[in-house]
Amino acid sequence: MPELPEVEIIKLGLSSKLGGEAIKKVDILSLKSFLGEPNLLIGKKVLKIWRRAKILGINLSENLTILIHLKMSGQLILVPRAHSQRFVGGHPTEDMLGGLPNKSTRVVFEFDNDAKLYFNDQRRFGWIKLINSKQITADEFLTQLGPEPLGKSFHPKTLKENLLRHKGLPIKVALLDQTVVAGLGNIYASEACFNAKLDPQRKVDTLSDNELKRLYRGIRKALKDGISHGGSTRAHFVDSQGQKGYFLDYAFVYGLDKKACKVCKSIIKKLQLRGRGTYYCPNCQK
DNA sequence: TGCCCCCTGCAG
DNA sequence: CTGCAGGGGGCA
Repeated sequence: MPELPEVEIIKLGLSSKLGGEAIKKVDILSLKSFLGEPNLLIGKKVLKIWRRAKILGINLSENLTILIHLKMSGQLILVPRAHSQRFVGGHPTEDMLGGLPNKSTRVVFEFDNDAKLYFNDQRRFGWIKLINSKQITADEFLTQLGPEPLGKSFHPKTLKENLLRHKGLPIKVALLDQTVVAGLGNIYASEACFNAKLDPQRKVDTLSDNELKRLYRGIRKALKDGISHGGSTRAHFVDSQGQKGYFLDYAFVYGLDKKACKVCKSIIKKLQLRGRGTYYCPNCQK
């Protein structure tokens, strides 16, 4: 599911509600979804919630950190106590927040204020990992990540250097390598190429400096637009309150094959690049 | 670097 | 039934 914008949306939603709360209980409904000793979490307070690429981090008291990767179908939904109370005795068929927990619920965190955080993950690709906060710098995946595209260490020059480690690869494929840029996924990689007016099949080493600058701007625009529309909901994504995101209503190419390009009216094409669906406008993107 | 795999469900 | 889905790890 989630790429950078979706995880950012979740981070913002959880940050405003979980700060200072202590964990009272952890229920693990799917063993492979939780790595670590859950009992260590009891009584620990939420200090800070952060995001790096598509990873969500929750810093707790006593040097504990929870790392969460939602992969393709993960959700993190926070249900405040007041909410569940309001519907006590209400209609049991009511689908408020999907009737949690549901068939996809893998882990449930309960807090001192009786709020519950549900980790749902239909495909079970996602995971929650408990580590010592000091070991974050030793986490292989985190340390190898490329620059945050919305951060200040990301420049056309760094994009160029990182892309050129993949000579001969199509740009859209290279953009999915998290060591090149951190946080792009299949939706925003296609959208970034459209924004840059670049054919996703173009080899990274054929880009001029001007085209690289367009790609740099195109990446940032796609991600910012994603965040401002609450993320992309294809099938699974919901924010921390269970609400969908509407970026795909504003997308230029993703999921729009055989439709008319919003800019030039040409027909959007779909092809497979490294087995991933890739959408582009053959007229706008060269 | 490319392919298969993890898993579940839905659309065609 | 087959193919496909916001990701990425392991293997040759």
